[in-house]
Formats: sequence, C-alpha cells, structure tokens
Amino acid sequence: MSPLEEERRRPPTAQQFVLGELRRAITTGRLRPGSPIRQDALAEEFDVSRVPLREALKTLHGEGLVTYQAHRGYFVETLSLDDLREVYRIRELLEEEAVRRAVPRLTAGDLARLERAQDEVERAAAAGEVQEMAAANRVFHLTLFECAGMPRLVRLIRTLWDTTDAYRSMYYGDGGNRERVVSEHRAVLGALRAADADTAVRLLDEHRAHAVAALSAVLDG
Amino acid sequence: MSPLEEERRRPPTAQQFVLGELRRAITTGRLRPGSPIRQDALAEEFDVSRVPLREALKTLHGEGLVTYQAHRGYFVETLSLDDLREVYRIRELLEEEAVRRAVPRLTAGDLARLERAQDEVERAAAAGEVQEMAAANRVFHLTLFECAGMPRLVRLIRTLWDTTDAYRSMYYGDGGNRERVVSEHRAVLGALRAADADTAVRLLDEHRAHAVAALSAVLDG
DNA sequence: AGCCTCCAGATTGGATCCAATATTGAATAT
DNA sequence: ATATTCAATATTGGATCCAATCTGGAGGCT
Repeated sequence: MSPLEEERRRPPTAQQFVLGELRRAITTGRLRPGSPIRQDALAEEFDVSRVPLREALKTLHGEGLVTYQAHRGYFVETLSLDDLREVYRIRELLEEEAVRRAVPRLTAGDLARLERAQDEVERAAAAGEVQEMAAANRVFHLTLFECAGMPRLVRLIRTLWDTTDAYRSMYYGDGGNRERVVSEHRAVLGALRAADADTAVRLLDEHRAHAVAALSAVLDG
Repeated sequence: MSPLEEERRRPPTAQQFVLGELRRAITTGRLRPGSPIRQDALAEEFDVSRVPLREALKTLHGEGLVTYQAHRGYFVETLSLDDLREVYRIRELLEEEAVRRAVPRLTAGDLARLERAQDEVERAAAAGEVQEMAAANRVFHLTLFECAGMPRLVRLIRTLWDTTDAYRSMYYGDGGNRERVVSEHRAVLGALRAADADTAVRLLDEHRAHAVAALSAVLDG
C-alpha cells in the first residue's frame, strides 16, 4: 500500500488511529496479557502524545480489553479461551433477544438489505478476501439486530463483536469456514423470510457454536 | 483488595468525580437530551480542566449516555422511558444467567457476605440514608453476580447499573420503596439459601419490575 | 534476619497553551 | 431573493509541562 493510501485511510483523529493500533497490538498478543501499559513508550511508538492515547485506553476500558486502576494505570486484559466462550455465551443471550424482537418487524426492505449484505459476504468469501468478508459478515448480522428497535441492545452486541474482532479474522482465513458461513447465512435468511424466529435463533446459535469450536481448536494449539 | 471494597471507595481522581457529576446532570435532565456538551463551560463549572472532563465523557460514551462525533464533540443522549425499559430488559437477560450460574456455586462464605450486605441495606433503609442504601444494594446484587464466575458478564451488568445510577437514587428516596426492597431482598436470600435458582430468578425479575413501574410513574409526570 | 521509614526515581493525573477543524455570517455573484 | 465563497469565530483535538501518587530500595531499628 502506498503512503498516500495509508494517509487517506488514517482516521481523522489521533485517538481513533491509536485505538485501532492498540486493538491490533492486544489481540495479536504483541502487548502481553496482564502486562502494564506504559503510556510514554506507546505514545512515542505511535508518534502521538499521551492525551489521545489515554482517551483510546478509556474506550478500550469500556470494552473490557484493558483494566484500569487509578494512579496505577492500564493493564492488558487476558482474552483466554474461557473469556472467548464467555463472550459468545453473552452474545447468545443478547442476540436471541434481538432476533426474536426483529423477526416479526422485518419489512421487505429489511430483507432486501440483508440479501445485499449476504451477496457481499458470498463475493468476499469466493474471492478469499478475509478482511472484506469479516466486514460484510458484520454488516449482515448487525443489520438484522438493528431491526429489533433496541438501540442499546445493539450497542452492547456491537461492543462484544469489537472485543473479538481479531479472532473472527482468523476464522475466515480458512476456506472451509468461509463456505460454511455462506451456507449458514443462507439458511438463516430462509428462516427470516418465513418469519420463523425459533429456527433463526437455533441456526444462529449453531453458527456461533461452530465458530467457537473452530477457534478453540486453534487457540488450544 | 476485593472488587466490592473498590465499589464503595470514592476514587480520588478528578475524572471520576466529574463522571459522577455528569451522570447526575444528564439523568436529572439538567443537561438536555440532544444538546451539545460544551467542554469549556462544564470544566469551569466543575472546576477542573478539560482533560479529565474529556476522559469522563469517553467513559460515558462507552456507556451510551452521550454520543460522539469527531471534531464536533459530545451530545447528550436521551435516556427516555423506553431506554430505561430497554436497559432493564437487558439486565433481566444477563442477570438471570448470572444468578443461574451463581446459585449452584454459592458457598457458606458467599451467603455470609450476602447477609452482611443485606444488613447494611436494612440499616441504611431504616435510617433513610438514600445514597448509602443505593451503595449497599449495589454491593448485595453484585456480590451475588460475582459468584457466577463470569467476570465479563459482571462487567456488563455493572455498566448497565452505572447508566441508571441516578434513577435508582430517586427510587430509594421513597420510604415505601425502601421497605419493599428490604423484604424482597430477604425473600431472595431465602431462595439462595435453599439453592432454588428458579425462585431467585423470579423474585429478582419482580424486584426489577417494581422498580421500573415506580420509575415509569415518576418519569411520566 | 525481619520490619519499618523515608527518599529518589518512575509513572500516571491534570492544567495550560497551541493547532486543527467546524460553524457562522457577511459579502458577492447569479 | 437565493446560492456560494470565504473570512472570522467558536469549539474540539493534541502537545507540553507540572503536580500527585506509586514503586523500589537503602538505611536504621528491634
């Protein structure tokens, strides 16, 4: 990527830029779990001052990626296998609620948007574009959740997705997983068209369960 | 140091002081929904600089009490009656999970801690100490949730409690409500001692429903 | 040795100042 | 009159400096 493109893609504020960098550093394990976050060192590394760094850390604290103790600072929070399972269990609870509320409210326009999102998922899956597929998958699910008309619920779910973003990219790196996701989404769409909330919830539970199982296998090794 | 002791301690940083003030200002409606938050004016009013104010705003953004647009600033998010109901519905989902996981794991020590917390609730209720009762009530519930062994779930629940803190204080302002809370807590304790998760969940659902109903009546007027 | 006190260095918290961006309103052209 | 441009102002974003607090170790005491 050229420096010009890099420059264009850079977020409009330093804190948002640092936020993305920190997420990557934490989820890839470059910042080790439990270790303290030295603001001076990181600020210098990212070539910003400590002010935007601290605001980014405050956001990460809200997401649970770091812990905070007054006058002692921020510490990288472990995202262990147990944590991953816990996040998915919480998602199961919240997303079931969202889907059950959304299904009876789905309009033709909503379904059309979901199908467009699914088209993009399938295109990216076929092309093997991991990042694009992760983004399209996110659009698909969140589009559905938005239809529940519960903005705070959706906010929480979105935050939970954010905390496990890097793991999902790992999942999509495998071609078999990509195919599975495509077919699972198609089944979900069928249930949604039929306004069958029970089936949609069950399919989405299985959808998540597969992801957890696959990621568990990877993280164990 | 236990997290619950941390819960009661007043953190000695300006940002957390401002955080509490902002929460009150927003939930009491002094800062009107949708209106922009002028950092200079508020910082001067609270007698701090804009730095801790901005970090507090970042926390509130994570909780959904304010929205944020880069280079345009923060705006007060409405916490309407619908929002309040939504928060309580989400709490219902998450707290049921926490209780069901916690009940079979409760030790004699856990029950003793719950009883101590309840003693403090009753003392504060009898003395009419609203703030103290809100704090003790919080300790009671979070002590129970902590026993679930799901730290991320507890974090989410804690955040949901934070967003409606000011409303709970209103609730405890009424003597009848205080008495009701005391007796409801006693019933919950009985179910917990009997390791009866179904009953505990049902009682806590009713506990929340009463609070929502009472607050709805207040907020309508 | 074990424990406390206290000092120096390290680190975070906060205040002030400057830069970057958005908004407003007046002047201009159509 | 309406739309547009552009300068003036208001507001947010960020850098630097100073203050408050924590940490770790040297020294003294029982």
